[in-house]
Amino acid sequence: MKKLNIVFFGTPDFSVPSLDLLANHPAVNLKWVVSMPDRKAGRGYQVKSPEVIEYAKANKIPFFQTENINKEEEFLAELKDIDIFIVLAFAQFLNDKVLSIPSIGPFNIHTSLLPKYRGAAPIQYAVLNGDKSTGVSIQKMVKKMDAGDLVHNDPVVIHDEETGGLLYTRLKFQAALSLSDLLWNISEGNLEYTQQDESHVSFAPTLKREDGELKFAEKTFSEIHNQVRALYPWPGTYCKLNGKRLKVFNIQRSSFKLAPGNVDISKGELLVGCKDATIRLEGIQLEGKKRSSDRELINGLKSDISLE
RNA sequence: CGCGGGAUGGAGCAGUCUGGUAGCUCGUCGGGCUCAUAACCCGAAGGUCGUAGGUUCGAAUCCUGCUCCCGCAA
Repeated sequence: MKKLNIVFFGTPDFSVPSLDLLANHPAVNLKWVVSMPDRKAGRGYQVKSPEVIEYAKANKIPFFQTENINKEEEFLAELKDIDIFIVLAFAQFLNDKVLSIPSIGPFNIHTSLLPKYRGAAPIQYAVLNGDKSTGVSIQKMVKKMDAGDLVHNDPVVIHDEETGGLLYTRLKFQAALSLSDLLWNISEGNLEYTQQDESHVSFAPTLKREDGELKFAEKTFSEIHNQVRALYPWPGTYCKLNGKRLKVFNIQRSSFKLAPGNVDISKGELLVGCKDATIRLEGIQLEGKKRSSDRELINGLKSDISLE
């Protein structure tokens, strides 16, 4: 069997299982790993490599880091006899010239069932909208973002209390499994292309920090609940307590009755009224403090508080 | 040398600016009451105030070094 010459484009931990699969696949000749440059990150600004680069170093795979792959003419000129690009969470656009390099094609692994949720945050949007299922799609990349022909689909169920973080982890592994299936199909010559139905397109734009702001008085319990679990652990949801940021990790429906926007801590629980119910903010973290339960926080608080 | 918060009995905090017998809300233990949506009432135990040194008649509190924890931002 002729081995497929592959270049992998990715960046964070999400890309690693798929990279691991490629690195160990008998039908694959992994030529390069391409990723973003090292970044200063964390407390004290320690320099940190993308997880994918950590993996490449540990496994002695050739790697290349750049801010913009489209401008790296020297490097691109070296990519001869490449059959396939695999792009997963790379965080850069590839232009036509780059996309035309691989002989079989550039393939992108996307974590929703396209054409639904094109864009950067499909996982969070699926949970945010209360969807019962989502999936992994693999598309042959075209210049237009996430609009290429589909070559593979794997549906995945979303559980009722599932957080964005857990779904992220599950899809991280599903992506690798789907990639494995794709590789088999390619090596057996069973690749089928399906056009996306443009009438069913929806978008999942990059999340901003403000998307995590909780507006209790304006939202229903299930809207708040979906927001909290979808954006956990990133970018997180928050409100303001006594003027300080209060991160909210976990909420419950309370049997107490409060008017929308009203707050009460006299029961030892941090309660706030939303549009159609009363919410207990059970798992929280005040700015500069450790994560704790609402009881622990309230034990150290005076009775006069404000929450918005 | 990116910015910032913190280390006080088992937990979460106040007290530090303006040095002078260590306090609050819980939990725990003992007793009482009985249903009041963390149930309520009475009582008790439990702290060398992160660590090393300095200033002082006297330091949780002022000064200096060290260790550890956490948030933001990317």
